[in-house]
Amino acid sequence: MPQRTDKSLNSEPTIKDIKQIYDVLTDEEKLKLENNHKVKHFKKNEVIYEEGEVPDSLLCLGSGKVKVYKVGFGGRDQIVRMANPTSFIGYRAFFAEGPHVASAVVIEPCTIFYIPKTIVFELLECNHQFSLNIIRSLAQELGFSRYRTVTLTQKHIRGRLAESLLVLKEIYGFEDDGMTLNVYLSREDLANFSNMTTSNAIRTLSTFVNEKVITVDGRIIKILDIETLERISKLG
Amino acid sequence: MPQRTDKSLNSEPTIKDIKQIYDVLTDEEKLKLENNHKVKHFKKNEVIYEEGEVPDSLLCLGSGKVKVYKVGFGGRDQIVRMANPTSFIGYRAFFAEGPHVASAVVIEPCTIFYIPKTIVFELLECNHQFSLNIIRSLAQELGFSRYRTVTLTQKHIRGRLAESLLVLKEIYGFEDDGMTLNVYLSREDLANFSNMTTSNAIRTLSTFVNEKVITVDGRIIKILDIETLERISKLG
DNA sequence: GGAAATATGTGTTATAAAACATAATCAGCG
DNA sequence: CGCTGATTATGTTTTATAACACATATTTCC
Repeated sequence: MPQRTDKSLNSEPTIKDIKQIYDVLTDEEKLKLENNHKVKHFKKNEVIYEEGEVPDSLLCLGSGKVKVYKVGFGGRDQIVRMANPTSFIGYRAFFAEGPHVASAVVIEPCTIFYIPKTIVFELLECNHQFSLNIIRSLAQELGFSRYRTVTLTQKHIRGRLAESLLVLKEIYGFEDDGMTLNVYLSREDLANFSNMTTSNAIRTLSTFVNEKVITVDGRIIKILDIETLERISKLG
Repeated sequence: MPQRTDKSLNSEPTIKDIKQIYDVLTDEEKLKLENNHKVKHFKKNEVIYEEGEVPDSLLCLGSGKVKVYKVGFGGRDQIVRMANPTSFIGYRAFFAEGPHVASAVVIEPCTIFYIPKTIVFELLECNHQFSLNIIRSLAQELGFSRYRTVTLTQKHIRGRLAESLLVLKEIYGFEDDGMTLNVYLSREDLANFSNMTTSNAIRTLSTFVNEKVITVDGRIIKILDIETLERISKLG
């Protein structure tokens, strides 16, 4: 496997890198935040939180990659979100003030900032811009979730997998070569993200390779022909 | 068809009935809201907004029933939300500050309050509790949306339809008899809410009738055996 | 370094649900 | 009032995809 170049890993992130919160704070609020948060590191496959747990902190992903999934009925999991730095993690449950309804597991080593509930609500109370950022975040994610509900229920396997690859490209982007997806998922994760069995993810990936739309080398996926991939995604 | 008793229709609602906003305002803010909103009435099947439109007001459903749906790929629509009084309508796009990604159509005659964007943002800025209500609303709806993504993709037809009936019961409740669903949908809407073809909605509804779980008289659905319905919903 | 576990790959079969076809019933309306 | 279009209903065929089975890599870790 080649070197996984990820700028966010080159230097250790700090709470100041969480722009959507740090940048809107006053100097006084910044100080409060800096003095009142914890930093935790997670290794690959570690569990960040599990379905049912009640969050008492707001989590921000400083670096690394995280999958958020719900355990399904037929044993198959559904990945409902792939998180990238710098974004909030598990914040839906935090702000709904209820338990997590999904679990979060590390895909690539993570640095996560924990901001205690009391601090978050103090900041929300005095900083109106922070509230607006949270509102916008949730509204956008709800839009995405509804979009996915429709595509995952209505598109055919090829369309679903093509769309997932494009979504991953949107979230994590390409390597420096401009074609290698900057995320390395197992076939099973890819299947769970696309609402299909692992077998069908493998099979469909192979047909995409035969059609010269992508290349696959282990978990390294290169998108050769993004227009065709978009067409496959659109047509179903 | 029997009388559709709906308390919210008995007396004309006012902006004061939108508790999640009115009740958290100061007297001064209340006055501002009362002087700066419009009231519109919609008849059955009227379009409230369509996919692509950019909202310039926050809409609150004072009375009536609304379906929110996305146009799918194979021509089939997916109903992503059934709205009841008193809740916000189309507020996801409003707060994401982008276009609507779904359309809203009247199921039962509606009274809708329009609060202009400037007023909403003025209230958000000075009233922290209002922000929190919006945040909580969006967070809860995102939770529901993700839950539905999993159930609509993984449950079998029977499970999906059973769940939809239970969800409708949660949203609109029963008539006074404690068993008649207080919402009257076409088989097509029921199908579009449950991610299945109209034929299959009709067929499955019939099997539920045969199994004495429900009765059906036109669009009037009575739930006879809610425990069995819940079991069907859970098992797939 | 080798055994065990895990992940990937491929062919075959079974099946849930869509697609199609065709009535029957109901609602609106000139 | 009877025509027209929408809605509801039901049987048959087709198909996409899950389920199963099994082979082969690849990683893990003792």
